[in-house]
Amino acid sequence: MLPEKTIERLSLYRRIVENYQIKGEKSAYSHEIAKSAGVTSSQVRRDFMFIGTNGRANSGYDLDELAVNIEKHLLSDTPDKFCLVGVGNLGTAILAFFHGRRANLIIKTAFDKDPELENKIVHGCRCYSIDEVERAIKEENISIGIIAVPAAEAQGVAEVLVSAGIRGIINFAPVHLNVTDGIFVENVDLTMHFEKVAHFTRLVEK
Amino acid sequence: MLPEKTIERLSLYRRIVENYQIKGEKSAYSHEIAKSAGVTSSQVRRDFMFIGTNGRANSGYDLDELAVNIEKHLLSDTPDKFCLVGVGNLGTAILAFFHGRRANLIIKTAFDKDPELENKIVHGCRCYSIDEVERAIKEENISIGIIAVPAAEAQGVAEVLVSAGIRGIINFAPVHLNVTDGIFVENVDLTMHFEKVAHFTRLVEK
DNA sequence: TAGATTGTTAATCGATTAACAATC
DNA sequence: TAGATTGTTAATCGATTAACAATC
Repeated sequence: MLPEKTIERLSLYRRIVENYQIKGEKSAYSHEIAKSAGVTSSQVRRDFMFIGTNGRANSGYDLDELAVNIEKHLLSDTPDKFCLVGVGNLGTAILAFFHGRRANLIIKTAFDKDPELENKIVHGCRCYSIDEVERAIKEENISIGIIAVPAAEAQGVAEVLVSAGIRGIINFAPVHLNVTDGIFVENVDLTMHFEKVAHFTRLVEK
Repeated sequence: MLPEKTIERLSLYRRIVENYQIKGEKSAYSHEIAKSAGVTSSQVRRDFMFIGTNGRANSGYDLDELAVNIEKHLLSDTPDKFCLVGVGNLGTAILAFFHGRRANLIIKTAFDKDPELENKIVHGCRCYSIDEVERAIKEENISIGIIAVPAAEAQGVAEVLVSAGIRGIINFAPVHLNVTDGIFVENVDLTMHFEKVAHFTRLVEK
């Protein structure tokens, strides 16, 4: 099992490799990729060692081989199915952002408590009542839930998702979720990021 | 200067403290806060030590004092001014998310290359042509830029912002930005988060 | 007092980087 | 060959946690 940080970098390397390929390049040196990724070349070489890609001294790493190995470690052969809970401003933006963007990253089902939205299709995604979570997740074999509801409702939504059989959660609500072991939770706390950048920008200015 | 991780936790503690206060509590133990934050109580005590808040054995930490000290270390007295570049789906959602949410987190100015948007007000934020970045940033004393443009344009936008005098950047484009030292860059890579949760959810399922 | 919690240090843990022989 | 890059280990660095005397 690769460390979380390595997986995060693989996601970045993958896009860097794609860009080199688009430019028609066949290979790249660790220090070139390192500069694009904002990490050290030692880091890049170590990461590539982990995923089993060998370079050659003075020739660098074969981009096709890199692309294949990164995909193998990062992504699944079969698409990952996501559902979204909370079709507000943020939820809608998430749907728009991912609609058609990645073949193996599909958000096909959304839930909201607003009855107006029921059966509407938002950016390619059909909306259901929150009461249908259990049925839809089982029927459509969804493994990951996206939580984009207000903070106060997030824990309740997480519990509903988990009891419906979800195994992974992306939580956009600015609260820590208490879920049972074995559920992977990834937090994306926008307010925190904004406060963090505000804080460090002020320090830099001094 | 507090470490980045500590600042991230302060943002979370702050909301936890607010919730306790809303419930009418006057004090809280480190292990209670730790549970809400998803960290250890050692961590909480150490963080509180850093910000200079002392608790009392068997009484815990005074919430009012905590709130004051967290604010003091995390936030500024004067509001931080942000501008947004890229008023697409994601940019619009960011505006909606922060509109009126936090007193010292203000996005008042946005830029887009679409002339249709010029002078329109989106969620309380006025849109300008991208050519006006320099003028607006200096005139309105904006210190932080939010980049919500496609990956291919992000580096160029970053350079324009930096030369206009910005000191901090939140980058939503899935690329590493090369900027001069002294500019704080916070990356929020949604695709990476989605790939990461997909990856680890599959591992958990095995 | 007895029991629980705090403040703080030292130990642990894990991730990153420096270094260099091997290789091209 | 000379010079540059890779593969990999050991050293470094930094953050987290365990531990426990002091305190309430």
